[in-house]
Amino acid sequence: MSTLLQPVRGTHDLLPEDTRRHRHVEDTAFAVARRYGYGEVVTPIFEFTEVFARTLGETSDVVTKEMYTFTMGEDSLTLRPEGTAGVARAFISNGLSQSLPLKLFYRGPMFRHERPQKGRQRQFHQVGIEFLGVESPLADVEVVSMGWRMLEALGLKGKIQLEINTLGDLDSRTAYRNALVAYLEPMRLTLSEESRARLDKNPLRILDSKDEEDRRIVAQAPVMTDCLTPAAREFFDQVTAGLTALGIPFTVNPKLVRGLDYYCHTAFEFTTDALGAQGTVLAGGRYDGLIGQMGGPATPGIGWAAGVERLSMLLGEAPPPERPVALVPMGDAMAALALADRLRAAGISVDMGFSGNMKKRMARAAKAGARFAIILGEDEAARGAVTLRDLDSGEQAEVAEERLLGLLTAQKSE
RNA sequence: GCGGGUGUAGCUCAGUUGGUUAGAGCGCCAGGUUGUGGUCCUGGAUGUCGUCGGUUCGAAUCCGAUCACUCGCCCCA
Repeated sequence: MSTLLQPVRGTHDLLPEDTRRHRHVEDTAFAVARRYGYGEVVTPIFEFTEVFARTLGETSDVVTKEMYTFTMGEDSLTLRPEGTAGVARAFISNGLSQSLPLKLFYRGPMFRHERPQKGRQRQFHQVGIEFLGVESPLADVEVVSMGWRMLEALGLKGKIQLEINTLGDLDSRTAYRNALVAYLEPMRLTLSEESRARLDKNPLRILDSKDEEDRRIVAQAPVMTDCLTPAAREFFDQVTAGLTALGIPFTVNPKLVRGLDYYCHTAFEFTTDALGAQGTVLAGGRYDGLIGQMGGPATPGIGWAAGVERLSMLLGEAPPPERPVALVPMGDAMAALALADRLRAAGISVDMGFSGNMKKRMARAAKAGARFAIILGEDEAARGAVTLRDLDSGEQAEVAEERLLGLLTAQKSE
């Protein structure tokens, strides 16, 4: 196939069969979010590069090698690699600190220049939420439990585990970072190459290294929970107690860290083992420092994002679309189109072919999944009637045209 | 960015030690039935064998490059 006719690497077309699952995931997520009082926000899919570079962390992988950045005139712009930075920017731009607390839901495409794999694309879609302005750990409980309820609503409860950890407050993090470096430094040469680099730049990330030797070393390392300030410990205890009170199963994973710099306190991940190397399906955490750091009023926040493609892959089948009624005109096709027009105006989904003999049209009706076929023949037309055929049972009967709409409407509401 | 695997019809795949017009199933189209679908029967169409180059009398088959997909690493949704 010519290069021109191929989609760009890591991008995919979503055909109707795909969008059915895709929309089901998005719509379910939003329906659940609405029950928690969220409104939808739509921010641009590109921002000034600074918006991402400053907030995600200059050393994060996303910023250093995964951004789609381009220049227009003087401006450096970047296709959004994730949603939180843009929402935070919109919060500041629109002066929304007047409306706190604020609950925002978003959905849409994200872009990361990574090597594609199963469950990883260069353009992918996320649904996500941000809850701004509440410092209480109860906000964390609500946000995490909402993620769980959403996965439950998608029927994925049995395929997913929740892991949770705390990154503590600033003091806890500094203390822990020092303790960790002090422990690892003497073993620097036994660490993997990547981890040696991380030791200087972002030692916390060594914790979730997949290198076997690293894992052995890390197994004995000090854990975050040892270094928590009393306040940070109390915060985390309330979060876990809250989840327990709501009956949400989770495991505390002290090795869980997040790749982006803006997280503090609660970090969590919903994972599955059904997607190969890409186990994370929904993840997030608290980011109290983010908005202040971007130049806005100091505002606490917590949120999560979920990968729509990954969730779609876990989904068995999306709910089937509404079954249409098929119109099969034998003679006057325009009269049939007019009838279709009246039925559609009444809210009935009508499929009508424009060519072919009766056999072809009936086959088309069956393929469209139609429940009924309305056959418009000359004989019936003369009597002001149509033939209504039940395509499931094969039974058919002549029906006066004025009774048709009533019958179909009654059927539909069954 | 690094390493492994794979590219043949719309889809899933066969194709022998290199040998004429490259196959199957499903799907699609047509007919059996010009007013009756889902079953059945009959017939039909469809390929730059991913692309470019090389070896050879001859390449889907061997070699090289390239592109894409895929699995893993890194990292993440």
